[in-house]
Amino acid sequence: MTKEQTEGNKQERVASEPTLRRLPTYHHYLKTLAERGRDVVSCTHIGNDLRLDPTQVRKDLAVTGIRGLPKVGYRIDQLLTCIEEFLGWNNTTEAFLVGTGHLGQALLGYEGFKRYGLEIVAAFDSDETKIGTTVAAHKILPVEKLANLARRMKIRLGIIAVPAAAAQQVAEAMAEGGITGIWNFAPAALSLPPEILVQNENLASGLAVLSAKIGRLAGLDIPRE
Amino acid sequence: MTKEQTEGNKQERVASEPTLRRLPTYHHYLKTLAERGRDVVSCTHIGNDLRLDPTQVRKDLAVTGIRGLPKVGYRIDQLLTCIEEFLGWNNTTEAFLVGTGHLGQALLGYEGFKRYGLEIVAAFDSDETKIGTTVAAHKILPVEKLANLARRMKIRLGIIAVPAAAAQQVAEAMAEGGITGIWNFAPAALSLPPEILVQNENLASGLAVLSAKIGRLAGLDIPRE
DNA sequence: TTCATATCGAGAAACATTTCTCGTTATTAT
DNA sequence: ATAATAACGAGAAATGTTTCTCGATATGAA
Repeated sequence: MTKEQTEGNKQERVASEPTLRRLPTYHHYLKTLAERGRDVVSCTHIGNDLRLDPTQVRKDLAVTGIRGLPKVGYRIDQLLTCIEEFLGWNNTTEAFLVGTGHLGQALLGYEGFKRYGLEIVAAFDSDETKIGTTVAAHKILPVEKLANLARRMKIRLGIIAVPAAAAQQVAEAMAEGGITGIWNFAPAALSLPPEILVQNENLASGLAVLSAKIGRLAGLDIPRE
Repeated sequence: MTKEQTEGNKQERVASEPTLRRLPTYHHYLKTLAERGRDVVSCTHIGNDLRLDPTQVRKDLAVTGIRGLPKVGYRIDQLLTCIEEFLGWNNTTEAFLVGTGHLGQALLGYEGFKRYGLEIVAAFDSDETKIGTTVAAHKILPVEKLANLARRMKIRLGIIAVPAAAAQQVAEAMAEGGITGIWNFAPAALSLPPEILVQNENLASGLAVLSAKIGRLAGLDIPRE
């Protein structure tokens, strides 16, 4: 349908992935500034606090369509709104979560998601002893019902928090249910039709970066020979 | 000497952050191949399964010092060892964890860390009702004891899994205890001396990337103001 | 043995991201 | 009112990452 749409004065640009990853950091930082009663902030200031280059901050924020004032900076409330709109946090996306182990429960219990426009509306598990119990006000349903329910409820987003071995099967059930985006916390490569978007969230990735940096910097305990 | 580097036969190169983030993915993938009895694998094959460019896979793996065989590929066991050595996963790093909420418990219960060379040796909390209780075989200690204990046990790595508001205070205690690397799961910008390495793990970052991609691709439910 | 081919390794080219530079503009002080 | 200045915006330059190209080499088939 119509893709090109002049949305008034707001220039919606495409953001690179590094920029997208930084936007939530700015958002949280700006929230704390707002709570302290601050009204405006400059890129220089943000850059100082977040240890980022001021120009980079400026370019990052520019993708949201915000306009700043020379010598002053940006209005914090405006900036927050722009980031939220740009990331789609102002309108809620409903999601299904599968896997109610430690991580799944942590995700279910994370109230913060609502502020990020994400609402987990149902939780699933394959463990019979868990089905029917309640975690963080969510009744656990059998994973067999996922595909059907997703279709009926027009759910677009699925969250996978099961062990790696079970991930592929769950992903396929999600695909069958018409889910178009998957947030995958299992350390497994999902093989799915290309039209389904997969965002892998691998704890080990962050750990690898940290290990390498520590190892390089401090000589952690690199074995000789 | 024409070259100033003579570090033995294994060429330890520097890896870019994107490469570092992909290495654990390769590692897990190779593990599953090994379990299925496979012996060798080529970059082309890996690239197909992981939806990555074969050349990129080759360059990524090259940083670990592995050498492949034309027409054959790499020996999987060798490759696994190289990745593990490169990331320092073959020797254990001891870490302290602070915050035993949902996320903290998920991290404490995650057995996989041991395979990644990470061992959480103590868990801390500020909640008096939690102190003294046991989570995943870890006795919860009062956070006041962290700095002292870290110094006595020569702990270098700290994991922060507390609410954003408490993160700065915890980070400072870690710095006081001589910890040199912090894995921060709180959505907060820590202000610390520059010699302390901080790896921020922000759930919202992954969500932001996913939201943007879904929004752009499928027109999730873009508001018309 | 010799040929065809899949794959590696390394350097070049293309592309993406970050950092720099400079002209413009709103505020504050004189 | 005017000058000095802090900060924005946009384009250029520098840097980093990915993709392409090509020569070399091990394996399997003729």
